[in-house]
Amino acid sequence: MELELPDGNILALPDGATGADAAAAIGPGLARAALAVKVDGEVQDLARPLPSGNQGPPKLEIITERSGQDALGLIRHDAAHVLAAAVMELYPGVKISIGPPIENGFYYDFAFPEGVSLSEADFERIEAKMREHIAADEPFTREDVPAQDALDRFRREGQDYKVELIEDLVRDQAVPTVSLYTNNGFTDLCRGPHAPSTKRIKAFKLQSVAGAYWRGDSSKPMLTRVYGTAFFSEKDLQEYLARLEQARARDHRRLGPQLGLFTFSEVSPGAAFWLPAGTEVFNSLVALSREMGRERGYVEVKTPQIYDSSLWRTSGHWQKYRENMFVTEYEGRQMAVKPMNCPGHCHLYSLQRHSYRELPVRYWEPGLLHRREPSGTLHGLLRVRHFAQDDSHIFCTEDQIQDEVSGVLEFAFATYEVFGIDVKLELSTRPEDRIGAEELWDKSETALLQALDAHGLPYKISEGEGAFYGPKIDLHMTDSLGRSWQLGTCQLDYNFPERFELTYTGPDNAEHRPVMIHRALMGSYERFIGILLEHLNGELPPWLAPVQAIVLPIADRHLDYAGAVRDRLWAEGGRVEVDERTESVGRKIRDAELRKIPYMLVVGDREQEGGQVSVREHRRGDVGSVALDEFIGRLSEQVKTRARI
RNA sequence: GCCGACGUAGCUCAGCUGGUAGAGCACUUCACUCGUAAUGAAGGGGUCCGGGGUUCGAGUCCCCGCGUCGGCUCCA
Repeated sequence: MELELPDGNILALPDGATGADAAAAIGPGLARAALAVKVDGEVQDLARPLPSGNQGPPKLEIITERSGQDALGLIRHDAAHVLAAAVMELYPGVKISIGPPIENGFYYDFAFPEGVSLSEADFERIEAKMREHIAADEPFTREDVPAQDALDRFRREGQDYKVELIEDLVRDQAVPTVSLYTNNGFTDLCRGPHAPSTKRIKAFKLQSVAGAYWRGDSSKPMLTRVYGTAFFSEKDLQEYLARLEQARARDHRRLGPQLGLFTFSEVSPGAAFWLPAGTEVFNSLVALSREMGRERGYVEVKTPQIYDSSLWRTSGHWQKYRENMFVTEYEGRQMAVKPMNCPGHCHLYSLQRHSYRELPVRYWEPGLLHRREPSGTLHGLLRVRHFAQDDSHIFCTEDQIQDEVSGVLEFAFATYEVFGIDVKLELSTRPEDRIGAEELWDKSETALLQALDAHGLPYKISEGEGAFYGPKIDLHMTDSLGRSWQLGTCQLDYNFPERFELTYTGPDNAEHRPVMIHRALMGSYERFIGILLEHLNGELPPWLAPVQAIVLPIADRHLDYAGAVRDRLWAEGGRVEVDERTESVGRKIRDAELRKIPYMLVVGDREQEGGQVSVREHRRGDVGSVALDEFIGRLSEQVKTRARI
């Protein structure tokens, strides 16, 4: 048999040769370093025979420690097995389920016997047991057995979850055999592949325990998930842990209170208290939406917070979204606080007659919303119960859909461009629980697809993840710890116009049904600010910074001049403070740096005489003295252009 | 909502196996009047998340709530 190596050379081997044979044929060093092989893009065990290609020689790559994610995935998967082996020894009666490698490590889900629970305090003991397995250098051996044999085996052992997995494999994919991997006494149903033996795991650490529903289904039992990670060296592991630690330092939940932007209180879980500085940032973002919307034909509206249940029945929220709404009752009427602006905007549209000449109508409202989010899902500013969206609803004709969706995408990218934020696009299609006729969904999904393709942007499709009234294009971005959050959304909706019986008068003088587009770009200002803080490490550019410049007088005799500088800047629209404390300049600078204020203006005798300020930029240090007027010009230019710096 | 952990001064945290609270920073006052990341000294400040219980005695042990954190489900 022949195989093609990455350098293009052809490797000839006897038929039936294994991956290990291939590595050995290339060189003894590689044979020792080999962890697995990749054949035509598929990673497989060293011990397995190599396939002979149907058309031409298969492409072969030897996976070693240096193969990046492929290699790490192998030992992390190995580590998951070692973890399961250790837990089974330490906790008799435990049931194992699944344990895959993931982005930065691995996990394994266990069902502990009644009354037994696991906490991070138990990690030391489990890690010690894992180290024994690794030191023993246990080989991973693969066995392909008839599904029935595996079923019998796991039934006998009381491993119900494994039984269920095999039963499903047999039922859904009619597999004749399943593969089992064994290291020492531990055997697991596993697709593989694995490294040759446990010793390849050079450094590992268990990180956390968490509950996780069996098969990700909240109606199924909750298992205990243990997360961990593994690397090829202790150094890599330590570096990874240090990176995590650094990421935590830019967590918006830490930065927000530190910078005096917002804080939380038990009296209103899931709702931020915005301090003056944070309110300033918030308002700057709202102003940005307003300004950019104005340029694109959006009109601002204001709609009520609380509506009679009849409105929610019309929209379908009463049926599909009620458990997420704050409902109240007075004078015998059931009312609910709005969790979304769309019903209010539809109603507003319906209160007036519209001609096709006015369309598209683009309502915009930075509306305050309340959603009854389950307590366990709250997360700083990124998941709250009370928030404001930069929300718009566009009412247009079918002919205008394409242009409008394109316009929304353009608006979205223009918005993110201001901050230098990259987003990922995702198209979410009709969910199981939905309202509206199938052909409306067909039309909506097709329209969104066309808009995406017209832009030529890469996107991912999430089947069944759409809103209950329509499909959507979502814009995602990740936080400091790599968790993905949705920011913007663009949702096409034929249903609400139907339910609210919205119409416009066409050129034919007949009534027609408009189409509606729901869109938010920053998403919620709360979430956006959270993500932004993490993205910028709290270093807000001048146009956003709550304090753009702080004047630092050298000595008390410079207070008057410092005050004059502040007043001058203030009069020009700047947000500026004077540090009036009788502290050393070093101290004032340090405090201003910690507050991440973009500009520090040091003023002493020299500046006072020449009408100057000595400019120090955050993190860059002293950039020299300039005339106050020149500094003002520079700052206002940066504010006007919303420079990122 | 579910699983696990945690909850001590404004913030970050210490407080061993139960014996009636402590540090640093911040704050206030005084002295110093200072040239690019911490001047010094003194002082004020705590229902130890809330409610029950065990005990002669609970920040510490147990139970129940609430909140936060890490996940799961769900979501902007």
